[in-house]
Amino acid sequence: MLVYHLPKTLTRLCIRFFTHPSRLPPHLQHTPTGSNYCIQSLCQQGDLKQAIHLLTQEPNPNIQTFELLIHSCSIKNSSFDARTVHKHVIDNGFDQNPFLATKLIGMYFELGLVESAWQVFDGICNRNLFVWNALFKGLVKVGRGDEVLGMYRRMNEGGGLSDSFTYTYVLKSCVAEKTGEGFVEGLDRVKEIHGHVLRHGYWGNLHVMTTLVDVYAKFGCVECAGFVFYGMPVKNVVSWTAMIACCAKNGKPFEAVELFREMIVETHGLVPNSVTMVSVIQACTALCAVEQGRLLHGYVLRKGLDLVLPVVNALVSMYARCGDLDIGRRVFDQMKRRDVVSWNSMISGYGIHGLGKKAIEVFEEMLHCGIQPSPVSFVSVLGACSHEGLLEEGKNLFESMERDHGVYPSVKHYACLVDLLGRANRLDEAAKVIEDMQIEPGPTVWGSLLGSCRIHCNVELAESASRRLFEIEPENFGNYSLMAEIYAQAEMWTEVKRIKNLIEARGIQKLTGCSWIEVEKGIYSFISADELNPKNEVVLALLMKLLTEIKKMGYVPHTKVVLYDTSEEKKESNLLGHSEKLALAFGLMNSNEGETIRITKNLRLCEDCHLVTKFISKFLDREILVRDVNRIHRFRDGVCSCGDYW
DNA sequence: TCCGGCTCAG
Repeated sequence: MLVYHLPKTLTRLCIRFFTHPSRLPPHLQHTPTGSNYCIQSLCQQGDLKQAIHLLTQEPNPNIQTFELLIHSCSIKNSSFDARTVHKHVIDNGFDQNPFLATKLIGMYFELGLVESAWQVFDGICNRNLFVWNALFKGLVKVGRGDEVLGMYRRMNEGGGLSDSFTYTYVLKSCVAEKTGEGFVEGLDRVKEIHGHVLRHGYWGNLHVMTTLVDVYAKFGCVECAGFVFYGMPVKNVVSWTAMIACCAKNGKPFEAVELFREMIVETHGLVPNSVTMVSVIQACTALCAVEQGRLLHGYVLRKGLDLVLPVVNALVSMYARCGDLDIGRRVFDQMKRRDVVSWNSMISGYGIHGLGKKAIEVFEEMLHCGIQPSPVSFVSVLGACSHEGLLEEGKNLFESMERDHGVYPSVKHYACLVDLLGRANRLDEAAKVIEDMQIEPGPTVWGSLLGSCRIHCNVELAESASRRLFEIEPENFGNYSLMAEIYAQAEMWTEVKRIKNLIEARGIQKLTGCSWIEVEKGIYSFISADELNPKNEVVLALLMKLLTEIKKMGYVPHTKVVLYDTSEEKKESNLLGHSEKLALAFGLMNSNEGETIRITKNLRLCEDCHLVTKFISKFLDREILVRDVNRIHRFRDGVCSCGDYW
C-alpha cells in the first residue's frame, strides 16, 4: 500500500520487485505501465521466458521494455527468443524505430545471425548514424569487414556524415579484410580512411587516432603508426599502449621497452595499466630480457595486477620462453584461476624447451580440469611432440582433434603434422599428408616440408616444395636461403648460384640476422655482418681467442653454411660475424663466472654457431641459453638440449 | 536514452 503513494521516480526504483502482476500496487494492476514494469523486472532478474510470456499478454509494451528484452536475448544467447521479441517489435508498430533497430541489429550480430541483422537494417527507411554504426560494428565483430567499406561509401553518397565511432569501425574493418583480400589493398584503404579522418577534423580525437595507430600496427607499418602517434596532440595510456604493442608485435621489442620507459619518465600522471604491462612483458619475452621481466613482475605485484589473467599469462610465457621454465611453472601453479591461454602458455613453454612428454602431461591435465582445448592448444602440443620426436603421440593427438574435441585441423595443425613426420624422416608420408589435405596447404605447410628436407638432405622433395613456395611466397627470403642451404649441403654449387641469382633478380630483401642479449639490465643487439665490423674489435678479439682454444678441442668450422663460393678462410671470417657469436662473446665479457648467458635470435640458429656454442659451454664450464625462432637450446658441458636435432 | 581505442597462448 505504501507504494501506492510513492512518486513516479521511486516507483521506478521499485521495479525489481514487480516480478509478477500480482505484486504490482493496485493502481498499476491491469495497466500497460504495470505490465511494462513486470516485463522489465523479469528481464533484469534474467527470467527471459517469463518476460516473453507476459509480453504476449501485454497490449502496449514500450520502447524501454523492448530494449531490455532485446538485451536479455543477447545475454541469454537465445536465437529463438530473439526472433519472438523481434516479431513483437514489428507487431507493436516499432519496426521503423531507429533506436530499437540499433538494438536489434546489435542483438542479431551478437547471436551470429548476420542475415537477420541485415534484414533489420534494410527494413529501416530513415537510418540515423546509430543504425549505420551498429551495422559497421556488427560486421567487424563477425569478421565480415569486407562488407563495411562498400556500405560506408553508400552512406557517404547518401549524404550521411560519419562520427568518431564510424571511423573506428571502418578502420577496424580494413584489418578484418587484410587476410581475405590482400595486404596492399587493405593498407591502401586504411590510408584512404586516414585521409577522411584528417579532412573531417578528427586528427585530435583520441579514439580515432589510437585506432589508426593500432590498425597501422596490425599491417606491420611501424613507421605509419609512429607518425600518427607522435602527431597526436594529446596522448593517454591507451594510445601509449597501442604504440608499445605495435613495436612489441612487429619485431621491435627493444623500441617497445624504450617507449615504456619514456612513457613513465616523460609523461606526468600516466600510469601503465594491465594492457600496457602485457605489451611490455611481451617485448621482454621477445628480447629474452628476463631481468627486465622480473622488474615488471615486481611492479605487477605491487599494483595488484596479478589478478588480471592476461598479465599473469604473459608472465608465465615470459619466464618459460626466457628459459626460466621452473619459475614459469611456479607462477602458473600459484594462479587462482586459469583459462585456456594459461594452459597453452605452459604447454608451449615445455614444447619450446623440447620437453614433449611434459607438454603432453600438462595438456592432459588441462583436459582433466575440464578446459576445452583451443586450436592453439593443439598447435602447442603438436609442436612440442615434434621437438622431442614423439611421432606416435603426435599422430594420435592430431587424430583426436576433430574426433574427441571438435577442433578442425587448420593449416597450422597440418604444418605441425608435416613437421613431425618430416623430422622423423618420414618425408614420403609427410608429402602424402599434404597431397590428401582437404584445405589449401599454403606456405606454412610447404615450409615445414622444406625444413624437414633440409634436416634429411632430400634435394628432390625440397625442390618440389620450394617451387610451390617461390610461387605463393615470392617475397619470403627464408625460403630461398633454406633451398640454397640444402643445395650447399649437397655441394650443388651451380644450383646455389642459381638461387642467389633468383634472389637478386627478384629484388628480395635479405633478412639480417640479429641477436639480443641482456647485460646488467641493459639490452644489447648485434647484427650479423658479412664484413667484420672493427667497432666490435674487443668482442672479436675474445671470440678469436676462444676459437683457437676450442679448435684444440676438436672444433672444425662448419663452413658449408656460408653460401658464398669463396676461400675457406673467407668463409671462416664470415662465420665469425654471425650475430649470436658476437652476442655470446659480449655476454661472456660482461658477466660473472657461472652466470647463465641468455641470447635470443631472430632466425634459426646456424650449424656452426651451434657447434661453437657447444664447445664454449664445455671450455668455460658455462650454461648458455640460445632461443632461436624455433626453440630454446640449452648448452651445458658441450651438449645441447636439442640433441642436435632442430 | 543507443556505440568506441590498447593485451596473453601459436
